[in-house]
Amino acid sequence: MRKSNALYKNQGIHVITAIFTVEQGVTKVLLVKRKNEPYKGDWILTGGALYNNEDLETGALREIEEKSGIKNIDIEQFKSFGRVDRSPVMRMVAVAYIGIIDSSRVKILRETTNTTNADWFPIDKIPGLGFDHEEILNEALKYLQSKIITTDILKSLFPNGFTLPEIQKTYEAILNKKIDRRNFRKKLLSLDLIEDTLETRKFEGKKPAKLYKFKSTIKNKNVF
Amino acid sequence: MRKSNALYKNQGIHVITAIFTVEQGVTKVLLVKRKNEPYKGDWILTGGALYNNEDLETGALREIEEKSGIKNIDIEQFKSFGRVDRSPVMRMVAVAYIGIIDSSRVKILRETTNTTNADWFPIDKIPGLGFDHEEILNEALKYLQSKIITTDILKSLFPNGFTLPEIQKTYEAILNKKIDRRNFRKKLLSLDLIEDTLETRKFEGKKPAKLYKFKSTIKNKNVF
DNA sequence: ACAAAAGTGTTGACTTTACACCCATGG
DNA sequence: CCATGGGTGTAAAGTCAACACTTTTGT
Repeated sequence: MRKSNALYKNQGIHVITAIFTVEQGVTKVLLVKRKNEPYKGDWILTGGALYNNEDLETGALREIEEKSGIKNIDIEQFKSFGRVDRSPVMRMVAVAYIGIIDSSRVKILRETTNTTNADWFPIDKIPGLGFDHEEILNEALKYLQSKIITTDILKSLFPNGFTLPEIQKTYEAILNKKIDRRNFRKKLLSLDLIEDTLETRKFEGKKPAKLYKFKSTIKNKNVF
Repeated sequence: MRKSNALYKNQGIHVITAIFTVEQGVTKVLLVKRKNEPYKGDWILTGGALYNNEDLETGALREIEEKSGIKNIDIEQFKSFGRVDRSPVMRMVAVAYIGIIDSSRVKILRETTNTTNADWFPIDKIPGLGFDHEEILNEALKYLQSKIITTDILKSLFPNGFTLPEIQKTYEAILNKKIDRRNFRKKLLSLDLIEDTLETRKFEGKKPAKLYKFKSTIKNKNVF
């Protein structure tokens, strides 16, 4: 039977999530510091080994909570990673997810059973990461950038709505480029993703800005 | 250690590929018939268990060759599947790929060590599939449709070039819709993906059509 | 009253869509 | 000579990119 075959023995699955946030126009990702070998003392993305009794997404969410205390976030699978030597301990394939949350609304656990620290790192100031997590993080960012234009993936960054200047700054942070204000507004409003609340909120100006929120329904597009 | 923990024991990785072709305007996928339990006698996509000494893509290619005889094709990872009960034998997570080839240029093995048959099935006439392969196939088709417009993913369908009427029929088969001939040509030519050879070839008409081929370089696009 | 950000419209360039006629070849 | 699919152009609508001035508020 299979278990006796060395070709298949001792395989496992990692579920890894790159959790992003944007603070004052700076895109950051949550990293945790490993307490144990391998890669003891290195920073890595939240994640760990999948249990037999849980689906992939369930496992990813459990790992996020175990390593950071963050519960119940929306995550989206984007790619799997399986280089033979990506883990030095045994053969592990990683199924990777991204999540995006408002960091000011969660309290992260600094220390847990398997980690000695946790923090938000600006994406242009990432330390060397354990395992293949630098590669995973790079792909995660690319995926995030490709999705923010036409989806409501930023929804959970703004649980209490957002003003247009505010969300534009977020777009600019994630895409790492400036966008014309008038064109940005026209585009975002035309996508049918967001709607006006009747409230206003102050952001950077003295004049209060209109408050918007993402609609509950999603819409996709085709080319032909 | 890990191996003694029932939460992690006996996990494995499937590498599964949905191989598509288009024959006379009909999109088809390669299925193989299982020789053994579980799902003995059921049709499934090509694939199987990943070895410890191979990367994901290598394993997917080996499985394709073992189950169909097809060698060295281009494949692209699109999603992973990990429902707890997706395999009745042990906990398996599937990393899924798509491939697309010209079926007339390969000879598929009907019977192998683990399969009793292999054949191309039109995508609207798929029998019930073993494991979660119906779900994987559905996602594979969606992925393929999302990619053909702006990439050269069809390249390997036309190793000897193609005429515009010919490739348009392929687009229509995969997207399952009619496209205006003049607009299709303008768009495809404008994408800078294909180039004129100086030859012609007959397709459906009596008048020979110009022969094109995909360029070797790829180009992608952004929104903002 | 002024500083600072919020809010708004128009024009030209480009892209997309819809649509009809001539061309080359085989029979 | 005619039937069949191959090949082409144009106009109208829509989208995208560039650009400057007015409004609201706090101080």
